[in-house]
Amino acid sequence: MTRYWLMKSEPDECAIDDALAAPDATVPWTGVRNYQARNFMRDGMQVGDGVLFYHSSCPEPGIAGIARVASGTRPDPTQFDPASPYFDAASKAEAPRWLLLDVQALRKTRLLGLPELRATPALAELVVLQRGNRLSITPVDDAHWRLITEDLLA
DNA sequence: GCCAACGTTGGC
DNA sequence: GCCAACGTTGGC
Repeated sequence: MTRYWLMKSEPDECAIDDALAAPDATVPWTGVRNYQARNFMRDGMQVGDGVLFYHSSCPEPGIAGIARVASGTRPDPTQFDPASPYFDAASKAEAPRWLLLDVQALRKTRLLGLPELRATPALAELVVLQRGNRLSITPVDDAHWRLITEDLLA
């Protein structure tokens, strides 16, 4: 079972600073609308798993902090809210299509930017660096986690 | 704003 | 079940 993950967040919506400022530094990970990412949350992620908090769709994409999975999954309420950008009219309350889980930010780190990630040969297999990758949640190998966190926490 | 890559939808 | 059209992601 994978124990480490990389989760993308748009800093406009929820940056590492926003997560750290939340009660218990914990935020519900709303808005996942991709089945593969949902299935990682539902079938793979467990409380305590390590999370690389990644800023995407922003001027400086990259890893911005360290977090942990803080809950199991539950239905994402935004799928039922017509006012939400994540509203899904096809999802019914009795059979919710989309799930979320809580993520607890542990600390902000220096920004380990995408160019630096790409320039590190030992990280070449990191899923988020693969061509065409768009998944907002991806598993991270033990070795990759160790390399990245030893750098960021040094 | 562009565009490559990929997921989803829907007609057949 | 195929596959073209369309929508979305996300770096640049």
